Amino acid sequence: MALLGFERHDHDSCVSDTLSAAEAHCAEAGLRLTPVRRRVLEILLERHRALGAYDILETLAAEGLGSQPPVAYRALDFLVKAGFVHKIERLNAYVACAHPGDSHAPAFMICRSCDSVAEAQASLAAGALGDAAKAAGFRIERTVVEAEGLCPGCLKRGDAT
Amino acid sequence: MALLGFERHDHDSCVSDTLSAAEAHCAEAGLRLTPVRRRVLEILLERHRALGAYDILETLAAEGLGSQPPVAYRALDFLVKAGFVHKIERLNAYVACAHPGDSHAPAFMICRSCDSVAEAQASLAAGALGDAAKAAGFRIERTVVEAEGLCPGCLKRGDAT
DNA sequence: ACTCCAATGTTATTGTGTAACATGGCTTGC
DNA sequence: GCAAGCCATGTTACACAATAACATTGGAGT
Repeated sequence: MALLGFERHDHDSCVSDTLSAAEAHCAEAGLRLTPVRRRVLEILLERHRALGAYDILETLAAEGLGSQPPVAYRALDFLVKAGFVHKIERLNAYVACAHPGDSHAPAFMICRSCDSVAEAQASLAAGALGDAAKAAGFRIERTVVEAEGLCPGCLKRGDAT
Repeated sequence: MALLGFERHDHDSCVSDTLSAAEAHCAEAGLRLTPVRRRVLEILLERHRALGAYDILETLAAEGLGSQPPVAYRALDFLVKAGFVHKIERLNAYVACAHPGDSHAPAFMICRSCDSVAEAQASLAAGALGDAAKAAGFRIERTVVEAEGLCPGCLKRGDAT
């Protein structure tokens, strides 16, 4: 039983549901969810946390699905472009999208103590930064919003207060 | 919402003023703005753009101020902690703070065509993400807010539209 | 059967960042 | 003065992150 956001949930079904949804979406959009790509997404869903490309590669290698960095990076590129996975810039790590299908301006809360990551929606461009961009004549195409701090669990335990 | 990044300004005085202010602040706070640290800040101010640690190191090395990565990284760590420099996570690069002294929740606009970076203020924690964090019981300590897109100059020239 | 193209396999390299330990120099208390 | 301790720096070596470039495979369409 792992954490979504910072709460418990039915993890088995969350994994299989998301995989099914991804398959359906790919079929519809003419994208190819190949074995490696599918397995990378599954790994991220199973572990349910931000993983480095080399962590993922380790698992792939153990399963005979590829042992060199480009294998992992190419699968991740595909999944990120398709919107199934997000990159956490602050951690140089990747995490399965928690709101697949939703329109996307993801924001993340990253616990500096246990490294758990929760995804929220933040339509940044609509707020103060959007105004600043408009004033400056800057055209926003993508946003990175990541908050670092302490998750409820670590706060409660008094970790790294 | 002051912007430095995409507009002309008196660069010489911006460099020397900021350096003086940094010196004053360090003296007051009991921090040591050593030659390497001071020079790194000066390099960032002079070039007035986001620089990788190894770019900075190259300049330092040419001046006999240190040739190994830890020299640059330690100086950058100091400057970031002191608030004189920000790291742009999306670029793995560092940029001198454009609003030294102000209370700090910096936000950045990054041009994907010319790599220029403008700094704005965005009190993120006060907005939608702050609400989400409060609801989740997450304590925000630091925020990374970076918008990627096209700056006015590149838009006007039609670069990479 | 052939061609094309997308995906994968593989080698090698570049870029980013840190661990760990040695040295030097200042300051603070004695 | 001088010893102790601390902070900054010097240096080696390495770990982690990402990509370039090229070879190979395998299916889709003709």
